[in-house]
Amino acid sequence: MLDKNFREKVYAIILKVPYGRLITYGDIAALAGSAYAARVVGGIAHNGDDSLPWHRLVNRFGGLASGFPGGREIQAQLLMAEGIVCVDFKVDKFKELRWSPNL
DNA sequence: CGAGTGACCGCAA
DNA sequence: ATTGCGGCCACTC
Repeated sequence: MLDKNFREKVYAIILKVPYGRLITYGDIAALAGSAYAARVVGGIAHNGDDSLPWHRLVNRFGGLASGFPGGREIQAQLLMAEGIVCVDFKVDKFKELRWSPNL
């Protein structure tokens, strides 16, 4: 899991996110190698795969994504299904639920 | 093969 | 305090 492709790292990190935990696009991008490639994370997700837990991806505010397939309500529902409390399309205790691959 | 787009983030004025 | 812009990488047409 060295620097193969940016995409591979993004996938790996997302798959490493445990149940009931969240991560931000910026964190993934930074962990993948480029802190300014946050858009790439979203871009890959949109065109890349559809079987990954993208609902665990949130912006740096802890809020839900914008053009998520189905709508933000879907993502909020998925997050709550994992035990995450979502309020006003935002994650409560986001700083507590914020996960890092180094933990 | 070339150009454009994208579910974001950080800083400047 | 708020608004606007630039920037990175990969994927699609």
